[in-house]
Amino acid sequence: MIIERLAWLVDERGVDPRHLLAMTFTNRAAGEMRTRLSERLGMRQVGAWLGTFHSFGLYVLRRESERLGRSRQFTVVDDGDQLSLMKRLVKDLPGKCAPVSPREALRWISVRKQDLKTPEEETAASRQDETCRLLWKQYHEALAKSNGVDFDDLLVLTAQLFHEHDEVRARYGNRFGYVHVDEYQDTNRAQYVIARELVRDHANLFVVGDEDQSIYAWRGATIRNILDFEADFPGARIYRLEENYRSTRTILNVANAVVAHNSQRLGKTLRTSREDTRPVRLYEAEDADEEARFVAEDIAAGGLSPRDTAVLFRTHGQSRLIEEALRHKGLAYVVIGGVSFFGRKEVKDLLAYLRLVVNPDDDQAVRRVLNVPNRGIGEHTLETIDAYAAERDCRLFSVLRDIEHDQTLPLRARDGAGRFVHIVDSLAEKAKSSPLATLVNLLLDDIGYRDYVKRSDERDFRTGLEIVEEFVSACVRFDEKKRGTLQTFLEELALASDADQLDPNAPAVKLLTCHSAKGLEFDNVYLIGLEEGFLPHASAFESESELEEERRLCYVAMTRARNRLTLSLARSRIVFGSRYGREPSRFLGEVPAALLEHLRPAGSGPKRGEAKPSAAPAADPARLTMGTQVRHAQFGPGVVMYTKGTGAKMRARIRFHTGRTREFMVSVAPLEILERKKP
DNA sequence: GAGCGAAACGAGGAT
DNA sequence: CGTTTCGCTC
Repeated sequence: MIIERLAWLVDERGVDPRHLLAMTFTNRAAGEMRTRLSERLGMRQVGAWLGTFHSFGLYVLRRESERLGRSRQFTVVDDGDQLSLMKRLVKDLPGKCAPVSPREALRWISVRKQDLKTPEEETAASRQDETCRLLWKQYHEALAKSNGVDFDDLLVLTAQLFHEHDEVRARYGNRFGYVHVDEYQDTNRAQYVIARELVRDHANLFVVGDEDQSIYAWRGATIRNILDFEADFPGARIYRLEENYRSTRTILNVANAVVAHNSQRLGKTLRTSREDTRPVRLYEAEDADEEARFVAEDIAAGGLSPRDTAVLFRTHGQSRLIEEALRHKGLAYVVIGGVSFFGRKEVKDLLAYLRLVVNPDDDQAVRRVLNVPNRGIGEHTLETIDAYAAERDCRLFSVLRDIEHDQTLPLRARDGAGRFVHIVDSLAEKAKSSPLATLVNLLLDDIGYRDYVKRSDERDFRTGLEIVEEFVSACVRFDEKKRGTLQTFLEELALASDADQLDPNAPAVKLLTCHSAKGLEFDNVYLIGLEEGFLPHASAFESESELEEERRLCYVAMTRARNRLTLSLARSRIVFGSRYGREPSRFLGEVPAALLEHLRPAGSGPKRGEAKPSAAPAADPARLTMGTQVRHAQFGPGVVMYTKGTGAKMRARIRFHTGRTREFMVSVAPLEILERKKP
């Protein structure tokens, strides 16, 4: 839709493409937009600014960095560094503070930042909130000192900049006379403010969104932006698009039936002219292995092209069994997201070195690789260095620089620090003239990283080495294609999203979460794990609004299918090492039975009677208390150490006679209460 | 300070 | 079940 509008503006209205701005959710979507626009306009599209909100923020912040009191060399911290920074802050918290987990604190802060709150104005409702508020200030301070920004800052600082410097806002507003936003239902307040400030002088704002596809409220997105659009921008014209060109009628009917159960919606019913009499299929598997086997066999037997097939799931963990089953069938597949390349230690280490080259103030990077590979600088020495830095109010790297003559430190630590500083310095010197790949190879040799990887992971060092080599080839590709700077390279990686990796034409089955499937479409879609606990996810059970978001997620997943949609669920699966029974998703009950074709496991009849652990009756939670003797179908006899929670959600930790302990969900675990002591 | 094995703890989604 | 942290020994 935005493409049509952009092309129309250039073609019919003669607008200079340099005045066009379109902000998308992922780089992949922006890239697709670029391709389609050049199909329409050829070279005339050059100059239009197409990208994500985050990359737009970065673009503005780089150009205006002096106004932010940050040097141009600031780096975007990754979530791992964010977490380790927060861990340190939590550990150093004064004793009187209420305990919070680093993850909780980061999330608490992120939600508020995206809402453009500040720690000063935040009113603390509880002692935990008070702690989080303190952590927020400290976190903010630490980031500023190490010349770093986090993801949220890319939006928040941009919004603040526009808000506080009217001439800056006017300059960008003037440059971009036509502003477009895709996936408007998933924008947060910071993104809303950026768009609003940009169009304040000309009101040329064009947004596309679907309230039923709002699936990122948990990340700070607010549906308010779409519901209040007319009030926010008086005189706005609304175009309702209820014709769907993607999915067949049966698929739409099923998806519509589910989302119609939401109360918080304006309501619409999608129409299509794509008739198809084939119903949506539902496969009810005995267990998760069988579900995976069904998917793989169905893909193999169905004659459906793997390249047009996607398997969607609620959580990354569900992909493993599917991968196994596909491999077993000899089917090619690609997994989008999950524990990816960038999550690997090797990649993080190398990136930390490269970030230091750009920004030596990056303390998180120093902490990560100062002793990688081992240089004799352990915890104790690091603490000393840390103390120096705090005392002189400077960064770790500058302490390392003049630590050589400090007699209070062990010789090997001084020596190691000296080598570390030298490596980074000489890399920085080389970075001025050498291509990225040369630089990285130099780094690998300087620190003996390949040997280090071999040593630290002897069992299958090849995987670690493979990651290193893959990283090097990524650098070579970057050199060949972009010829950009090291800083550009780091930025691209920082802003890359899982969905960007997807090559829709790869001759392989695509495995991805419902969330990362947003904005994509496939001929054949398998939506697996339609069970209570997955879809809706267990963490949404308590909240009506979260349940509705789960329902929208289900709707999004189903409507990714063009021609064929297959649903599946498992009646039991292994979680945390023990087998649990599973219930079909409540969303399935919301679909009229006539729309679904039930598939039964082939030859499941006789096997049904087979005893399986999940068939054991669950123990009555009320009778389980501390000291109760129980028997677990898998682990044998044991005694209840303690219980927590009540009713269906009660959990009990049990110490088995082997001495091991383990926690179970009482309502589903195959536990038997031993009334009498055994003779 | 490093290296090893044992225990503890933890999985929701992601730009 | 898989990964991180702990705690002990050298």
